[in-house]
Amino acid sequence: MPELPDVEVFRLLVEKNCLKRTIAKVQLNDLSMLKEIQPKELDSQLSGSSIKETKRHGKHLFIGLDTSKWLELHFGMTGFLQFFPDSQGDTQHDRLRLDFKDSSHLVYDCQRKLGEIGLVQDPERFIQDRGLGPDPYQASLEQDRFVNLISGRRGSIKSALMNQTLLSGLGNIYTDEVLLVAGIHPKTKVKSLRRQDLIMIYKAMQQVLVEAVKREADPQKMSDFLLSQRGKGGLCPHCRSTVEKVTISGRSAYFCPRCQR
DNA sequence: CCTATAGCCTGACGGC
DNA sequence: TGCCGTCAGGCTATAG
Repeated sequence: MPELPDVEVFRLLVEKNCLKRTIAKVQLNDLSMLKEIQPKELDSQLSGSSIKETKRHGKHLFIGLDTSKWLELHFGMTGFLQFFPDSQGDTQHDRLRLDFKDSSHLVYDCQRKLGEIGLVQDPERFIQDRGLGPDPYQASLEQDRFVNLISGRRGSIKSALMNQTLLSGLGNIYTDEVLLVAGIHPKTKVKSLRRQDLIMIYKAMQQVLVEAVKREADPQKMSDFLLSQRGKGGLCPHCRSTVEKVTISGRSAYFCPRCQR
């Protein structure tokens, strides 16, 4: 689930339900997901503080506390957040649970444990240290900068778009989505693309990301997206051709052989 | 410099 | 029914 649109939806969930709530209890159920912090310290930093604001960069979510520290969450392949309005409610692989004073609670679930839980002083600094590229959501990344970042790469357009140090937030699903809208085959070498093509991709990316967030990144509301057609003889949402699959840098790329050359 | 690959972790699914 | 291989919307370290 967790690419840029999904994480943006998680951010909005926290924004809507958790602001000004005070954390009464911290329950950490899996130590292996902690990044550069000890369980005890996470507990002491979170307990008693309240949630003040949120930020997101690419696939990373930052939850700001009134102590000026930030809880940093990454979701790996299987992570998600869920909010429960009272003390009832659980998920199957809850790795972190924050109980608020009024006994509502927020659960971070991550089946495969490929995500991470951290605590950071400053999100901007974190982004720099990790070498993350700019976040492409809405107008936060200009067209020219995008073209400059991508052009000159030796590999395929799909791997360039998925490279988090170039661009932060697109993953396997949404690169496929963007390339379908742009009408570009995922294996196309970046070198063979003209400036016009990159601009097409840029525009497709803007459109896809905004639309996906609008639909809350909910597959049920995205029947006209390629993501609902992955696997077993799916059909292109645009022309109804049978979707095909290729492997690119170890990941499955789905595309429409008719719409994408 | 850059790209492509195996490995991390767990669970669901299909074939035998 | 049970076992086994494969695959899954991420990222890192390592080999080429």
